[in-house]
Amino acid sequence: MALVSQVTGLQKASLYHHFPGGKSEMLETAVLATIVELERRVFCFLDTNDQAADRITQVLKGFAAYTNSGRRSCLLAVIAQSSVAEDFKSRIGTQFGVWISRLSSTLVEFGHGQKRADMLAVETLETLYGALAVGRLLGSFENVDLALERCRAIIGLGDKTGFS
Amino acid sequence: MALVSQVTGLQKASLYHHFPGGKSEMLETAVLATIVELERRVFCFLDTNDQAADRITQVLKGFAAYTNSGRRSCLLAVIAQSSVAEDFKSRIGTQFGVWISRLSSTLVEFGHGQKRADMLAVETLETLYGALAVGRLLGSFENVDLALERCRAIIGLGDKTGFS
DNA sequence: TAAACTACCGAACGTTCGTTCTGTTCGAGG
DNA sequence: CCTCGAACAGAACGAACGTTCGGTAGTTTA
Repeated sequence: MALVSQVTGLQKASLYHHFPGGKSEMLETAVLATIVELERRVFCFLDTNDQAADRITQVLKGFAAYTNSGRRSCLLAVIAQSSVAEDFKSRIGTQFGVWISRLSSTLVEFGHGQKRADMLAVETLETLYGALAVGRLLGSFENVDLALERCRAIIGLGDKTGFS
Repeated sequence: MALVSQVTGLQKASLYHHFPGGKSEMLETAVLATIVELERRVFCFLDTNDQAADRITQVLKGFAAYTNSGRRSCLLAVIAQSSVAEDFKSRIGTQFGVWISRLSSTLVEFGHGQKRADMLAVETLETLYGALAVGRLLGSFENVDLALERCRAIIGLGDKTGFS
């Protein structure tokens, strides 16, 4: 609370004006806002009228922008790792399920078979969040953009493969 | 502290007998113990006299065992994500650098070029920790063993490719 | 203009936290 | 047998925590 107060410039008492539910309401708001932000900056591109390949490219670029190429972490990943906020985990799980299935649909549209598209959708998120995790483990983030390029190659979009 | 007391069955005062430095000493001990455990159960296999391919396979199996196929998270990943314990992050980063370079050496021995081995070593850890992260995000862990198989394919060890 | 409402703050509240003090228990060694 | 040190615990400490209360300034509504 003290840190939130400091960062917002509001006194702690004022925070309770905006969030009568206190700390837990703030956390819930932050989680929902993060979901909205991920939707707005990353996964919304799955539902445009562009070609499937372009949409996926935009999602990957959106993720790079959202995380500042790994330098900024994703609140949902932090919560998923930690043991606070168990209440929100099922909400987060559901949301990621939706994103994965939308990504899978786009992959089908791109030309992959349904089963393979499902695998690739999960694999894509694993690559994104894996790159984030390793970037933080190493304390350097050069690997993140490389992982995004690798994503394109895995899916069948790119020039650089990252694989032999 | 209350939780540690409850789990260990020791009173809080007794914990200070074993860890005079208090909470921060306990955390440091836990981090170092985790590094030791990862070394003992996972990365030690890189330095045996077995064939390179077998050593890598053992590392992957060790990681699956260590995390119970994703159901148990890795303390180092948790700390890397969170904003507590900034002090230990450089220690963790150094350690992962060592593991990556040892993994890379094994990959060279297996037949990859140096540059490609370096990439694959990072990619391997990204795959492992990415699978862990997504497993926790989704609240289910079937993806973890699949990711481990994919690792083998990426490196050039396995039958199932996971790629087209 | 009066009343109601919104945004905000200083000061305090009770609780929990990490920590320390003052022991007690108990097995090993002389 | 006695002593000593290691392991442990009850009780308390000050500080920090999340929260609430009473009240002010400024804006909107009637």
